[in-house]
Amino acid sequence: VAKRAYHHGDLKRALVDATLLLLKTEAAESLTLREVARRVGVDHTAAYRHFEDKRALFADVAEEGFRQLAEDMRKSVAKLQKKNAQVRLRALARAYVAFAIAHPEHYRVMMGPRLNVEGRFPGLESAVMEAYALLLDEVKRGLLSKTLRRAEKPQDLTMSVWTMAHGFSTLVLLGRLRTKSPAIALRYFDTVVDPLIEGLKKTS
Amino acid sequence: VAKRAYHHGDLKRALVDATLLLLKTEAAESLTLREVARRVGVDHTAAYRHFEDKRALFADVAEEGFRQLAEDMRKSVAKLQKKNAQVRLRALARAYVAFAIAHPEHYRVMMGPRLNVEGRFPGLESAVMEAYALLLDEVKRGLLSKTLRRAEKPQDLTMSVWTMAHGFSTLVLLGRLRTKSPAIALRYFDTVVDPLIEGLKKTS
DNA sequence: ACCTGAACACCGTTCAAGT
DNA sequence: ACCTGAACACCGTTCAAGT
Repeated sequence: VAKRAYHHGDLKRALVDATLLLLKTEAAESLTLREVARRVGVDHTAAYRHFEDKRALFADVAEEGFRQLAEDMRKSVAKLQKKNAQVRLRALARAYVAFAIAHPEHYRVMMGPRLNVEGRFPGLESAVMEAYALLLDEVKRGLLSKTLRRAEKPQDLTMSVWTMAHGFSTLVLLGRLRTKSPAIALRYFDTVVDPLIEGLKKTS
Repeated sequence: VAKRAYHHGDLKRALVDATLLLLKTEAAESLTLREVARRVGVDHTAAYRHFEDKRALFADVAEEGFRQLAEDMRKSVAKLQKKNAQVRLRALARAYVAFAIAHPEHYRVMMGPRLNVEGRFPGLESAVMEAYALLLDEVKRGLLSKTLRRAEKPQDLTMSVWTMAHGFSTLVLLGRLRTKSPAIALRYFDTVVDPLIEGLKKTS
């Protein structure tokens, strides 16, 4: 029943789903195209009917990750409408880190090297921008309401926050943190971003 | 002549050097043990006499990278003895980013996943700590001289700076920056760290 | 249109054998 | 002690062939 579906145009979807499932228990680096196909119950060469190569499959998986990430970030500030920009930016960054910690191998695929070259995967790029834009909009609002320090471009402050969230996430995934567990690391993130949040305030 | 040396105990060194050389032109992910051995002119299985596995070779390469990084960082503040902690921390962070941009594939190996598990490579750990300690010492000095804002632990502020430098480096390597070249990205780093440096200042 | 099978050119790792 | 050769169990990718 399910098998026949793959013959009706769902194989692409099935391959992406199988990859997402495998990433819950397997390291991104050791995940093979052949194993994904095996899991779906199809010859591994069938994947080439739907993806140009292994990287194209991973790009789709990464894109899905950024869409989920953006969704998580959106939810994190939904109840903070009345709060100021610093509070909201902190919440967005925390949601970012929380996603990376909750889905470490998926995050690794999202940050996989050379997924971004030559603008090969525009869908992925737009998904990245969707998440990035949430930070950017918040910065813009903060600049307009004069709660954030002046900046030449809103992108500058946005990059500071994004860099911090991304940097912290990867350090946790690399095990380069003396916390007892990734869950505890998330709480520690509040301490680590604190000086940045402070520095985003209007000075004068 | 050179070949005979490998039979006299230098093969380990030769394999590390060949890897470093290859990383100047080749992507870290596609670098194979067999290719390194080929370059040295030795059967690839000979490497197992000196390294438990491929990861152990990469760990040595990564260790060497962190030692170089620490050296670069040290040099960057050597002429800034009289400057305050913010200036010196900014210089250290900039040296960090400069290293990553100058040696992108080497940096990728240094940040390779699972090099750190179970404290398998203590030499690598100590090299990482050597670089980390440069930031930590600077923070400690800044706290003593009351030029930095109070913190529960000096490690907290250190992590903020390290996270920013590491995060920015990886974003550049991933191509997730709209700069025209990596070299330009280094200049942009000053803008991105700025709010953090500001937030490190003593508030009251 | 979509999938299979065989084949190609690779990998990392192991192990008996050579010097 | 140190290195080689053959072998094992895999990869990603291609292409002719099947339905």
